[in-house]
Amino acid sequence: MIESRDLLFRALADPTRRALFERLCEGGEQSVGALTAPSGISQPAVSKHLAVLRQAGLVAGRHAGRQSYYRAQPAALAPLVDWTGRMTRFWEARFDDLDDVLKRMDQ
Amino acid sequence: MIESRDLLFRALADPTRRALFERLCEGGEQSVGALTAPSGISQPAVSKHLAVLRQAGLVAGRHAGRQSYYRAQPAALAPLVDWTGRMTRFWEARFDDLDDVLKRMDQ
DNA sequence: TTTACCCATAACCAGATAATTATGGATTGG
DNA sequence: CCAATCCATAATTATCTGGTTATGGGTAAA
Repeated sequence: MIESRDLLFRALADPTRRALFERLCEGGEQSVGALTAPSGISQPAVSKHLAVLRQAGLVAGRHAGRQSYYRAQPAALAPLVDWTGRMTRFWEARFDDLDDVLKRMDQ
Repeated sequence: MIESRDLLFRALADPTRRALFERLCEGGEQSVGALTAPSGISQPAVSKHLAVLRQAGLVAGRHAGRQSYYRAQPAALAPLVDWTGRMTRFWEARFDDLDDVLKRMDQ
């Protein structure tokens, strides 16, 4: 549970992995070869990054003959959105508290 | 520019740093000592994490006598929210494209 | 002033990480 | 069947990272 959120944050920490995820979000399903070509790194490196993204739930893979196709799963971003929302809400709640204090001081 | 987003993602990749940020969001401004006590790690480690968070813009520091107080700056999360939104929008756009294709096939 | 305290930085170390090359399994094409 | 292609995994390596202890500067307290 807390573990999966950690996987998510960690997976997105690497710029190369984010670039792969962005490509898949923007360009749809693509083969490992298609992802490797413009990446500037070796094919094994791409495969490893995809494995990390898959473990975090951010991508899903599919085999077709001798190629593997990967597609983005942006729904996996939900925990991240939740977390940022919660942090912001804490923040706003503190402002509300401050408002309360100020209002009480007015009286 | 693109650098700052990387700082942000990387800063949030570590669970200890996220915990510090959460504490500051939830509990408001706190001294290094107050943050160290329940953290389970040494004071220098906390100081270094706070430096990373500060470089990412996620916290701000203030000196008062011999103590340093830090507070959260959740507004720094904005680029992250933007990014997740963009990724999700790409995704939805692709669904729209698929809808178009299906509608054309119906005709 | 002298002592104690708070914090940041330095120096160092162990484990994680991201890259490479080498290899092999599975599949397609000739 | 044979050769070529695609991809994942293994092995290796250099670098990054997160932790520690040691230290010192600055402030408060005695």
